[in-house]
Amino acid sequence: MSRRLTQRGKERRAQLIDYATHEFAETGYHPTSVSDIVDGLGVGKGVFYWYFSSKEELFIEILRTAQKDMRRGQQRAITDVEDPVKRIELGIRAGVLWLAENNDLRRLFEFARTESTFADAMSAGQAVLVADARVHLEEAIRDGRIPDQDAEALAFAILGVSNQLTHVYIDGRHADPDLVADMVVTFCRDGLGVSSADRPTV
Amino acid sequence: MSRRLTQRGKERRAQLIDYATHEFAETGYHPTSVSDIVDGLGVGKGVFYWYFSSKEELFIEILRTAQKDMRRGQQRAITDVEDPVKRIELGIRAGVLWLAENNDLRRLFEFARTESTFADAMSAGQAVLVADARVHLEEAIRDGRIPDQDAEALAFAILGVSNQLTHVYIDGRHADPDLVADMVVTFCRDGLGVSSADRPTV
DNA sequence: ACCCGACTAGACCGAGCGGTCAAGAAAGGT
DNA sequence: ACCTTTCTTGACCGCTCGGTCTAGTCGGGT
Repeated sequence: MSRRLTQRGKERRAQLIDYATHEFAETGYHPTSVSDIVDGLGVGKGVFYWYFSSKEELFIEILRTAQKDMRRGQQRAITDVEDPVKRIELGIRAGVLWLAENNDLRRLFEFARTESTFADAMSAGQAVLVADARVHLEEAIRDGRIPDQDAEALAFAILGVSNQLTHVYIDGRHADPDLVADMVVTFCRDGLGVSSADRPTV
Repeated sequence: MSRRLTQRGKERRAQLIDYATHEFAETGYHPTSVSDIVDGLGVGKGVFYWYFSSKEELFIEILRTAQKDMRRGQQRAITDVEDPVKRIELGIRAGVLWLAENNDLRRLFEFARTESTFADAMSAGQAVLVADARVHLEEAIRDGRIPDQDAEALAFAILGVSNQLTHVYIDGRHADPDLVADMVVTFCRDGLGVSSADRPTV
């Protein structure tokens, strides 16, 4: 759905996106009906279908914009940083902070991964993030700063830790995002930090 | 819903649970209707409501049984193992292997976390897993085998890595579960393994 | 002043939902 | 043989859903 929009139109569209994002995050995508959205905004149903061809299209639009925005935040955080290890750390921090500030969107990401209709759009966006991280991880490996490992797997693992700790500590317990970012960075850097004598165990 | 069930009844109930689990995982909880389930099994709708008082009750039943089963698998894997670090490793492996073998249930877990109706049941079950892991982590910390850190946060981080790598590599790419378990264990043990000279960075 | 495209209201639609129920078939106990 | 309880059928109910459509309002350009 793409129309020529006046200023008023753009605002209405943004209003719908914002309100729907919040309702989807709060109540769930399926349990939130189009009527809930338009009623909550005090507008007629026609308004919704003027701006979006379907509820599904709106949701995908939300996901795509969010993914772009998150990536932009991460890229901005690491530009002009020479050290690849530092770039990785800053990227993690920027990611966690973005998730903290956009908790509604974090929840929608989580849901979108679980339904085949949206899983493709999600994993495509996630692949971009992982590809970004991979570059810096591989540079760090080349420089001998971190051991030679599958960079893509590392990137996914980092993503997993970021999502999980953000979910539990920020969404669930309202912890300070900077502290959570510290936790994520520390775990991703050292893991459990098993003392070297134990390493050959596996 | 709790009834006196004959053998035949228990089998029917199990059949409903199995089929529903698969359909929920494949299509999603909301998009799968009760009619889909009973039609797929070739039985009347009354059968469903004989065994379950609602679609929601069935789903919660599925979640709870799955959580218990996963925990049982982990506990079995670590009994009689003295070394806490080894217990942690074996617990991680057992967890990943369980997730690999019960991919449908893994997907349902993921979904259940995203909807408030099920989030409580989910985080309760997850808390048990985390509490289990915590014990061994704290023992390892007391023994000086791993550095002094927030054991609960470590447990959540491990969970995050397990879920994410299982999702991507086993559900997404059909990788060998044992290899994925190796990846998870390695990352949780060493993280990125940043060379010690870089550590004071944070 | 007028026009035309952007926008809005809300009644309306068919479909499908979760859930109910009356009637009856099977199975088990005695 | 007979009764009781477990189990099954499928038509049915009220309701809400996503989506359509018509009639109209608004507002910037000329």
